[in-house]
Amino acid sequence: MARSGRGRLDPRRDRARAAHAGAGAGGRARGRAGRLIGYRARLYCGSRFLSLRIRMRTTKLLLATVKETPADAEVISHQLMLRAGMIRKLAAGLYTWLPLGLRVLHKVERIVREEMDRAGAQEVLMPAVQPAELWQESGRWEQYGPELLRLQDRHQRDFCFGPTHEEVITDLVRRELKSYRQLPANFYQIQTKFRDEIRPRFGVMRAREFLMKDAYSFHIDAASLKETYAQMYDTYSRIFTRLGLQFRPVEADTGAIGGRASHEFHVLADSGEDAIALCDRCDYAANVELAPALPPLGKRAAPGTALMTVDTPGAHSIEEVSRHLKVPPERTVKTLLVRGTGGVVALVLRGDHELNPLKAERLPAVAKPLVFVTPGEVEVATGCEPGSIGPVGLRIPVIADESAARLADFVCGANVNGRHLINVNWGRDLPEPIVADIREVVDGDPCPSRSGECQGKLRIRRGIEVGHIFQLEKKYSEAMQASVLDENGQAVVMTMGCYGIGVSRVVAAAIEQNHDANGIIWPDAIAPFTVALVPIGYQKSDAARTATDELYRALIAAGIDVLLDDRNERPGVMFADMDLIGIPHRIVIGEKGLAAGTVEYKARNQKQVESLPLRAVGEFFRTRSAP
RNA sequence: CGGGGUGUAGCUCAGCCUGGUAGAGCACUUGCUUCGGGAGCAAGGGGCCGGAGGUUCAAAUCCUCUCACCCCGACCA
Repeated sequence: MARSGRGRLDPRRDRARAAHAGAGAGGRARGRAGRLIGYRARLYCGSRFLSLRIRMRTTKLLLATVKETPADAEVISHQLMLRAGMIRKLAAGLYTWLPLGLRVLHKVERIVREEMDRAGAQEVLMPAVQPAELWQESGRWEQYGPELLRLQDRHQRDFCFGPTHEEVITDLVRRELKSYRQLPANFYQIQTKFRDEIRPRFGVMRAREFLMKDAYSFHIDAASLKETYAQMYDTYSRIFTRLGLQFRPVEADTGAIGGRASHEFHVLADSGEDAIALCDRCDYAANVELAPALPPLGKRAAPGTALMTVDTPGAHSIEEVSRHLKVPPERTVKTLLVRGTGGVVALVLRGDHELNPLKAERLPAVAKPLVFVTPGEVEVATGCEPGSIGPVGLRIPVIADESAARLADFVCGANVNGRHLINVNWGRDLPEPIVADIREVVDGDPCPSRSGECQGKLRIRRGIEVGHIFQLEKKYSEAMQASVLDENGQAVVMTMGCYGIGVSRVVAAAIEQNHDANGIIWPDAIAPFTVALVPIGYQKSDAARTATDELYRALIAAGIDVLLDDRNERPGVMFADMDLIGIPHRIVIGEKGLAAGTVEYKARNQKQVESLPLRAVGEFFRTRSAP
């Protein structure tokens, strides 16, 4: 659950309002259908189910389901999107959205639009192809690297296919906005982006072409930016709550986009590509890239036995050395050599810890970006090969992580091939190192919020990044000279924020979080259809067909997105398909039940089946609380 | 970019090692039976074996080149 107050996010408030506003919505559906489902059903305009007024018969729909799992799909969402007939691959990282998938995409878009509009943002649509000049102006033409798809037109002029739109919006705004009175302003678009990923994978989760909502806000000062940033934080929480996803906002690095404060919104899923650190007691949450590791408590133990050199033939990795010497990894130390601002630098970590490259890059002595030195350079700096390096006797700067600096009587490489040192002690056998936090936090580390006052422990979980908000400040507006006049008639460079949501990725993330052995289980809000009508013997039984058709019309009139399976298929086939494509509510109409005036209801996320009087179906959907 | 792998029917794959003119299951078409959880039987349609070149009497199969796709790799120290 998001940090924001639950009351304001409660979708039921909207529902009540919509019910009032929707009077007369189903006016045309009077008569038999109206009677069948009850007149009051017309008042229900489907806000809870977010109707796009979709109705469909399976015989008219490209229901491209397949039984076998495609060979090259690794993650479950990719497999199910292919099997359910939502997408098809055209080329690496490029996908066609089939009718069923597109409906889901549109429902996500609609929720995003509603919430962005509600927050006062204005929708625009910028070109996907952008001139190189703008990117040269911001300096990103050189910085961006091969992820930027560059093109030339017939006049050999340079363009790129936009991976993001800071330059274009900043250019627009500097031309159109003249006065502080026009600020703050927030513009967004929902548009196709292209990033030439090294390795596209996981279907639309990490595709090259993808659909993104991106928004850019402009301000007269930092205080105004903070206000809009906080508003976007709440808006994103509302959006992901309405989408029916389990998510967490986490503190994040700003990466290539630049700027200062930043939060990512992660959908929690084991298949997520990012590791996030969550406190088990307070609301602290951060990308592990960013989470600080607190220094260990207590003081370093006094040195024990004297330093000794031991043979460790063939033992290179921490695991091998630890097994060979029968010393736990947390009593060993690993030494990593990286490029520094003035020659090679040694980074020392406890054997059981991993380097956090972002933290290392932030040290003044370390070159940015972080680069590991070649084996040849290792030889020059230490006289040995990788696998036997240690901090003792090095004539280069030694930077130790807080935990490594706290060790006494530890094990490290001897800078001689096939040998390690035991009982090593800082200050006795080698100088005290420069100490810094350069490691990745691990499960069980103390929570760093308010310097550990909360006494909680960090848990490492996987997440799928579906949203990211940044306070860009003046990175682009300064480079591109986007300014307005303030109240004194002075030109002031605008302060900016930017806010992204991976719309197509949200679809995949929702499946990662909501599926079972039979297929997808859509949250109501983004299901391609809300209700599946499955008649038994639609082609043969007049009674079944008549009742089904009436119910179909009645549900449509009530504003519910309904899919009627009118295929001449065996029931098992229809059940399997409706389960696979994840329709959240299923009504089966059969002669047996009809004789008693009932139909059968099953929720996709429940096991049990219930019998409903045919006449009560409308009432049922109106009053049932969302699963 | 480096390493590995795979391209044969719409899909999943066998055949390739050991050359002799292409197969299975699913899907599709037709008929009969079946009909509440991916039916059975029967009869059919569909592939110039990713592309180009070579070896050979003969190439899906052997050789060379090429294209596409997939997996692993930028944290051994």
